[in-house]
Amino acid sequence: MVTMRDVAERANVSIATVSFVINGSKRVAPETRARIEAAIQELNYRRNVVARALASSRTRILALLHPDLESRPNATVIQFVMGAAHGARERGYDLVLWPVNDDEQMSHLLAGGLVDGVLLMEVRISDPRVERLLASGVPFALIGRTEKDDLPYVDIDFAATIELAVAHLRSFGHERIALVTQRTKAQAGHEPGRIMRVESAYLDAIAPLGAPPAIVAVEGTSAGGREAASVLGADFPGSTAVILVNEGASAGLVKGSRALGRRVPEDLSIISAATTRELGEMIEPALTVMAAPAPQLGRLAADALIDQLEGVQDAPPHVLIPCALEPGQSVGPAPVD
Amino acid sequence: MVTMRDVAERANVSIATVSFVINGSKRVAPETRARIEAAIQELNYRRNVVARALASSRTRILALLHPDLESRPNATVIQFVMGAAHGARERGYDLVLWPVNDDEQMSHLLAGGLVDGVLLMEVRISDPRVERLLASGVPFALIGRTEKDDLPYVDIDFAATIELAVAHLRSFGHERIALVTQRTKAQAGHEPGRIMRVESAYLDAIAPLGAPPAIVAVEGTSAGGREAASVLGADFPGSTAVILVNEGASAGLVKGSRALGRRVPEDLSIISAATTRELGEMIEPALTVMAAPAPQLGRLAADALIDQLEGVQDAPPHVLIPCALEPGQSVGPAPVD
DNA sequence: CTGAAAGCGCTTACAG
DNA sequence: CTGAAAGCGCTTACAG
Repeated sequence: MVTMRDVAERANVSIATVSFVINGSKRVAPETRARIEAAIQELNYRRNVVARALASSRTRILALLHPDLESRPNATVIQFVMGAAHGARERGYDLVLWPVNDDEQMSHLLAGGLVDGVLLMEVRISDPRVERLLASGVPFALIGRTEKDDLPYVDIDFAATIELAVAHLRSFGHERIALVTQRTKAQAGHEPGRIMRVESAYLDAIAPLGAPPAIVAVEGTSAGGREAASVLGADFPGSTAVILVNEGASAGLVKGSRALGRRVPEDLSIISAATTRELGEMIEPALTVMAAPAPQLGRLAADALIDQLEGVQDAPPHVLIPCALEPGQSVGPAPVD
Repeated sequence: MVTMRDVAERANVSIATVSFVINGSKRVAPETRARIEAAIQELNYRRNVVARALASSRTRILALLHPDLESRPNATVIQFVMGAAHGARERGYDLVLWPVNDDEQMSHLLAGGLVDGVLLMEVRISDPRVERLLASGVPFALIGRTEKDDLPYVDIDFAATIELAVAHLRSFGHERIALVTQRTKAQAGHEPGRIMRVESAYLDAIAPLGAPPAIVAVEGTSAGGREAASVLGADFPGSTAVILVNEGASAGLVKGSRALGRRVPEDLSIISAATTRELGEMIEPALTVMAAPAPQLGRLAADALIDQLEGVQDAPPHVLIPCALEPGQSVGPAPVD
């Protein structure tokens, strides 16, 4: 292994000077710099990042903290993760994956000094992991939001997304629009913030329509989707359109509706929000989706965290991006009865 | 920050002794050990992993090297990744994501000393990254295989998987079975090994049937799937069943077939291999799939690499697991004409 | 069984 | 503009 000492000897300088040119941290005479750069080239030297981390007490490693994602068929998740990994890489950081659930394990990890900062996914309205993070002093950024708005976050702009979805459906004449979200096993107050935000955005957006709200929460699976279809048929038969914010249930909702004799989109229009175009295309008929800006959000989350680490920014960054409408074949004119 | 020195002082021992009890690396008198453990508790001490890494020249970080996965709607990929992250975590290692394409960047990373070992995804038959890895001396394991069989790898057992698929279709009376794989932009000899292995397994498995082979390669998208449907109809109209090893094309193949008037499964049976049950269920009719053992393979890849790092194993581990058949509604009796 | 000390490969005040 | 030296927080022969 070639070290900084080897480079220094070959260039006839001290290791301090080598460090200065590598980091650009101090002015160095042009000839000296040239000698050092030549030596680095010739020896094919790379600085040891572990030693650098110990000496500078900065590891340039970011952790992505997430619950168990192993079993979930969630197309947007990998886009998030990869977006964050790319964003980090481009700024000279590495991203490590931390599949962590209990917070005992979490405090272990945080105190180890491995990471400079943390990205937190699947944030709950009230999230104990945020408290842990705050207590640990390790900088972090959220993908999603808690109830308090003073922490740095990036998130889907659900209000704008739902508003857009409702506007799109209204332009097709729909007035009775239902919402299908995701049921969670979390206790009250600890649900993903997403669900609460979606519901209140929905209530706001349909208020002008005068029709009563119709909200159904089911599991994020095909079975959940079928359940949603039958609950809609039984409890809200007047609804002519559905906004779905439950990626995993999308196929089941279409299949279930059809099984109950409701054609899509002739009898029931569907918009699937916060998902991917590719997933929508798999379904028959191809769903009109609102594509989650997952790759961008992942990147921006990494950026926000790194800005914070490097003291670039002043206020905690708050980034909101709405989903983009991608018309498919699942939205049609409201049926006249 | 509380250091080992703090613990040593409080327990009235040297830091060496503290190190011994933390690592279990040397026998320590019971009373001394108790004092040290108490001090650790009281101070809530956690060993600094960076310092440990520098001193021991082992970082306990593994890297997952993969091409750009950002855009791909591949349900099995995240299962792989998370499986590997879990496997690593359980053995006290961290997994970092390295989105790397050019190998200039790669040698930079390898020489930095950040990682103890590398997991390589999307392995090509002839893969320059493998040469780089070999040259760098950093231990690694493959997810997939190159042409040479002497490197440690875990992979789907495509031979067994295809054999199983053919047997399943034969039990329904099918004798003319086509194969749909994935087209790649890679130059000859640098394709993913998977494709070559699948094709030769297919040729072996259908040989006893006497029918001529029918192989179609398309892109892993809905459009690709539709293209496969029309090529099959035009070039291989006699085929009554398809084995699909192209997750992204599955929905398109079904839709395209139906659009051409071939019902699934009445006119055409389909098995989708190396995918997930959840993805199969999204499609109408629900596909009969052969589920990729992605979570296990991810875990086993991490295990194989760690075994290697810790000198546990002797021969390079070679792990092959076939996909498991999960019957859906897309396979039926061969039509009689 | 325990400790003093060297060393891992860097960074960073501090002098000059 | 450059260097000598301390220090980051551990591990690990080596003595005793």
